[in-house]
Amino acid sequence: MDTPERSTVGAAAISKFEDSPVFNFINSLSPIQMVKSIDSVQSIQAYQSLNFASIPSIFTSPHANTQKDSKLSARNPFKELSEQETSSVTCLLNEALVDPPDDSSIVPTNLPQPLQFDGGSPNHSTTPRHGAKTDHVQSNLNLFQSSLDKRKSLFAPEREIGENHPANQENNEVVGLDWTNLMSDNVDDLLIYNLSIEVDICRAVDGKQGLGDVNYSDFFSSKYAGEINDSQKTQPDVLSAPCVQNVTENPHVLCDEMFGKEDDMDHTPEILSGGPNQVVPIDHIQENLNEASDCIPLGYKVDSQQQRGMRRRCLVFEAAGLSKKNTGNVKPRSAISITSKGKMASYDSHLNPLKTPSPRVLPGIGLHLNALATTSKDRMVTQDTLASGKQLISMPCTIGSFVSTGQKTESKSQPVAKDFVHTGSEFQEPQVMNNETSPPTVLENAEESSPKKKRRKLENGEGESCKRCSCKKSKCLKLYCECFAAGVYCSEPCACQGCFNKPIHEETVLSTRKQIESRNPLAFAPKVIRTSETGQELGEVSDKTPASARHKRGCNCKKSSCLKKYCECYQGGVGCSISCRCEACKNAFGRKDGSTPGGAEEIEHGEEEKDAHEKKEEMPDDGQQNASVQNHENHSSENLAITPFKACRQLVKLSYFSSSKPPRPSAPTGYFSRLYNTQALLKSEAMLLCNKFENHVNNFCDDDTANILKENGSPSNVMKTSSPNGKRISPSNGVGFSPSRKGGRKLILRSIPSFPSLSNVDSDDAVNDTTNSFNPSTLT
DNA sequence: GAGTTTGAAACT
DNA sequence: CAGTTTCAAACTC
Repeated sequence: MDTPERSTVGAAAISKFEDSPVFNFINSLSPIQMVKSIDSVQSIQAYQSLNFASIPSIFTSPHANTQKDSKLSARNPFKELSEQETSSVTCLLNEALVDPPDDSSIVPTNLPQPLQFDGGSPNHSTTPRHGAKTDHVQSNLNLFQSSLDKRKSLFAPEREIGENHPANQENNEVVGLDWTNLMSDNVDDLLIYNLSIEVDICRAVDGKQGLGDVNYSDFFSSKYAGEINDSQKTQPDVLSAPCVQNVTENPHVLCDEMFGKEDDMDHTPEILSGGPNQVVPIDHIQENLNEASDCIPLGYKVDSQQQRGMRRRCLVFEAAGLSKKNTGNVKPRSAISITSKGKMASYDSHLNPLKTPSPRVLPGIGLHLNALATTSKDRMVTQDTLASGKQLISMPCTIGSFVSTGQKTESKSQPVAKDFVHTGSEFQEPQVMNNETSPPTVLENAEESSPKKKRRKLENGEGESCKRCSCKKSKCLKLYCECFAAGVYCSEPCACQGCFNKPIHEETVLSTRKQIESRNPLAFAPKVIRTSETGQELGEVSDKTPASARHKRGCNCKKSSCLKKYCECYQGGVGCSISCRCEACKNAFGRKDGSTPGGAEEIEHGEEEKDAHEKKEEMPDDGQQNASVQNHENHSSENLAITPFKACRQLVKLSYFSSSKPPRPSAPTGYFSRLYNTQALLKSEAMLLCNKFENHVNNFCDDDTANILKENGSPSNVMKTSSPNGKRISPSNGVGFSPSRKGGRKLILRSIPSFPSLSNVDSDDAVNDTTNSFNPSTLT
């Protein structure tokens, strides 16, 4: 369509172009006569190409270009994209490029399209939701669609406005438009996934750290306005501005989607319409931001700006919020996260857990991830080798978490985000499931970073929760390192020295893992796997797997008599088996000679008796064994020989899982904890900035969460797992699934393809998915 | 908290 | 595969 606008836009470019010798040359070569009124598209592209090197990526989708026209004006005032900015955005752009619809028509068609995307790319947003399978999600989708329709109608005029001022578009602006368009689309996706959130967070964090221009202000709407103003003045902040816009817009969209509000329509269009005139933008933006608050559904009273920040933050903090679990504050956050994300059905699920009266309620996105990660190396390896979406997800998640924690490179985050996007809803659900299950540990972990959280942990007696490594010579690149063995990056809590198990050294870590794996395919596999069948686990299944059966390789204890943690079998809550080369085996869970009770139950009883009479060490076992007696365990936490991670154990116990404390490498716990820790770190920082908003958020979140939870149904919907605790499903391997302690600690060697059994029920779906995906790698 | 013990992991 | 060394967790004091 040749619109006047385009003609104008193209006019400048064309004029330049025509004057250029190149044009003359081309013209001479081409049999086709050039028409001055080149299609807006072509002209624009040509113009951009001349001016901007970055354009190419932008142009990948015509769609982006069109958007530029409409949105340029709005963004121009804010910023000019610097290279850094661009780079930071890269991920989004990439995603956008990938996602963008195939709009061939540039101008007219494009305009509507962007709107659609803003609405939340149906592809991304919807899928996850479906994955969630919650009524809530469906309702949201409906609302979203309605909102989209409205938006479209609104946008049409705006577009026109933007078109009217095409000439004003500057190269940078153009880029910005692309950005926004892409971003908006991408943002939805990002919002959908936790990873995406993390990425954003990371950006913010990085900015804080001085790495980037991004300011936390992005996250915090309150500061946001001020920053925008500044940004106008100073370009350095430009990035923040764009990011903010993107964020804000997206949140809006998401909110709208979620709540079906129409308000965003107004603000969004405004932003887009921003028009060539730079003047409008700031005020409009602020207004828009304020309007964004409108996005908050349910009439929650939250400052629009704050809300925006909150939304973002919520995403970021979800883990933390979850970690807080019981604390009311947490819920709101989670809710926010949900609102911000159209796709974050998983979060909804998370919220559900929050609702759950169970103490653990904390949903942790991380759980799922953790679960995946738990298989650690397998996961790591699988990621590389396996293309299964789930696997990819797991990796991305881990990466993202790590990234967020630290230096993560954007590049990493990008791939991850993409992966997630691709994986779509499938993963989300699983994540949710996992989260629900694992929440407790996750929370603890997440909290670790923040003093508050620590306090809670301490209060809960979970302080120790997940341990960190303290490697000195291994560089955390050997199985000696629990973190590494668990497939988790080392984080602050770690006391390691010369650690290479960090996102920065991702390549090294991966390569090392591969090496180790090549040497021993099961090196990263859980040492002990519980018989799956989580639901049943409780006593029923116990009989199935003799205690001795589960240990992968068998211990080689000589002096510990398999009565101490030194013994992997004992630590894993599994009886020694024939494969064990232990001497004087006295494994309470089952002796090598089989003298001990084959059934876990028996073992438990026997252990209990022993415990009464025997060493402290055994005591812990008893505690573990007696699922019912959680308290006992807590008291005897010191004794807990099996799981290094008290918190994990507690959770497990609560959940049903028996003790099977994760073997040292217990990937699940460690992994989760770390993820959360990283998130927690981010959260903690953000928290400081965001405290003022918390109240608002809380209000909002509480209601939202409550509503959402109601809608979604109890966490059970997601987790289904009978256990309120939601067993953190451990990783794909199903290690985490261990049958409840009650069930006996049936532990299965990780090496064994336990997964099949995992078909646990409730959590099953999610879990199964994850497990299935991983199986190949892990089983190998 | 420092030192010892222990057994897995790594190495040869 | 076996033996030795290295390592970090577990444990003790």
